[in-house]
Formats: sequence, C-alpha cells, structure tokens
Amino acid sequence: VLKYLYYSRMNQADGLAETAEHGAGNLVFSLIAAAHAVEGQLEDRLAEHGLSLAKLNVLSTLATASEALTLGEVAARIHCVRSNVTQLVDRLEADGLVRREPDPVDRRSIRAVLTEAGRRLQREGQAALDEAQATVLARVGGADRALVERILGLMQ
Amino acid sequence: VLKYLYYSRMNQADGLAETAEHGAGNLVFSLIAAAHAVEGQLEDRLAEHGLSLAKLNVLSTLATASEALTLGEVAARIHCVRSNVTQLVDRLEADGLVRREPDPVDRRSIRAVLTEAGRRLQREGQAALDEAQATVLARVGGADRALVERILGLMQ
DNA sequence: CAAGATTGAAACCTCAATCTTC
DNA sequence: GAAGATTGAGGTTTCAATCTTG
Repeated sequence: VLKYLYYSRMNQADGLAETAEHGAGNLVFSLIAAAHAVEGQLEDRLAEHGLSLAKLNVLSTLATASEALTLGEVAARIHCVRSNVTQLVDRLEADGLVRREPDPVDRRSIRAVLTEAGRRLQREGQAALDEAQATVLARVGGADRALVERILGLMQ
Repeated sequence: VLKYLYYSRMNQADGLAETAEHGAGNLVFSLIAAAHAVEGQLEDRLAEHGLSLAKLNVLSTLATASEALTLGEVAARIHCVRSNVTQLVDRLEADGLVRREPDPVDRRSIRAVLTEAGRRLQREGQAALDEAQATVLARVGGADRALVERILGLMQ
C-alpha cells in the first residue's frame, strides 16, 4: 500500500493554474493524500495485532460467510484477482489463521476455513478497526459526512 | 497501489451501527474507495505513456529542481525512503529516462539527471495527468471543492 | 475447451543490514 | 561513527502462463 503522500510536489507543479482553479488547491491530490493518511492510520492500528487491512479483509469475509468459501469466491467478494487470494491465504495459513480444505464435490476447488486463532483475531482486528474508524470519523461533524460522501461518489 | 475497493464488505460488516451512524454509510471507507478509484484513473491515463504516478513523480521532481538532485534529496522531496528511490531510478534508468551521475564533490552521493527522452516524457506525462485530473474535478461543483478539501484536511 | 488454483515475474513500497565514503 | 546508497527480504497487488479437474 502506498504510504503517505508523495504528492505535495505534484500539487505545486501541476499545470492546472490555466484552468482557473486557484485558491482551492487541488482536490484530486488532496483526496488521494487524505485517503493514504487515513489508510495508514488504520494499518498502524491493525499492525499492533499482527494484521493488515488485506489480511483482515479475508478473515472478515470468511467470518461473515454462511459457509466455507472457495478461494475464487473470496476473490470475487473482495474484488481482486485469484492469484492475490492464493498468496494472501498462503500468509494467513503460515500465521495459523486459516486452513485450506479440499472441496468434497469439486476437486478443482479449495475452501478456506478459519482456525480458532483466526476467528479470535478477526474479532480482535475488527474491533480495533472499528475503533480506529471512529477516531477518524469523530473529527468530522455529522452534517458534513453525508455531504462529503455524496461528492466522493461523484468523483469516481 | 491498491486497486479499487475491496471495502464493500467491510462497510456492511463493520461494527459502527452502535455508534448511531446509519444512513450515511461509512465515510472512512468511502474516502479510501473513492481515492483508489480516482488513483486508478490517473494510473490508467499515465500507463498509455508507459508511466506511473510513482515514476512521473520522480521525473517531475527532477524537472522542476533548479539543479541535479542526489537520490537522497529526491527521497526527501517525494516523502519516501531512500531504498525506494534506488529502485525507482533503476527502472527509470532502464527506461532511458534518467541517468546516474557521480557527484563531483562528495563521492558518496549520486545525482539523478533527466535524459532528453526523460524530459520529453515528463512534459507528456504531466499534460496527461493534468487532463485526467481536470476530468475528475469537472464532476464536482466549484462550491463543493473548498468544502470537501477542508473536511479532508480534518480527517488526517 | 472452461474453470479453479497456483506459479513466475513485475511494480511499488517498507525495514534492516551492508558497503563506501566522509 | 554518521551519511549516502544499495541489497535482501517481505507485503500487497497485478498479469500471463501453467496445471489439474470438470
């Protein structure tokens, strides 16, 4: 994950002056910089538990699924490619948080199953994440939240 | 760079319901998701020129400097560790965009110098980036920009 | 041949250790 | 010893190629 903002220079040297957008700085890089900073805060909080956003995302996906998921299903739910899940599960398995189990009906598939330690750490990590989220959120007034959220939607 | 949002699940499964923040979704992950989406758009645009945000950032840092910079100075300006610059310059040098030159006075230092091709591609890439930025920015009304920018500042 | 998973290679980032030079 | 740069290793992500099974 890109850490922090290396965008300060881009802001000052970009060619946007001609578009008559002075004063308000550059919203695009402000957005990216703010997101990186916030993401870094969440990662730091999870790192205290030996976790990362990527790992917790897989753990929470498994924890909230109604049945054991194949690696392909995990990839679909977290919106990434299969090979990413393969390596993520490699690390989670090395950490003793997840186990690979053969699919009973389709021998091509492999199902990821949380271990006891995995289920415990998922709860712990999610709690830490919620707390970190709330910390960030607390800095923004309630009235501003919906507004910002709407505008963020527009930018995508 | 994290591509797109694998945060849809985190939004629905987070434990923030208890904080009485329903309706407005989750601003924190909306922010991260929006930034990733926008960053992806910028990267895609630069990729058409064989560039990335990371590479262009180094190129533009060199282009706007008043004199040749050491690798350590580049690292300081783009806010990353030295070893990152070493590898970035490795790739830029392989692309023929940058040259390493020995420092005349301090034999420990190495200065990065733009080649002709590097100077040309920097201009090209910066123009493409400005255009991509403007495209994103155009979706947000002028009145909203300063407002969002202020709130983004709060969240960091 | 499609689909599921893995492997190999690459980009991007970080940290710790090392090597040269001051 | 401290500073500048590099190397080695690991994490996260992607793509293309491969291997097994359907």
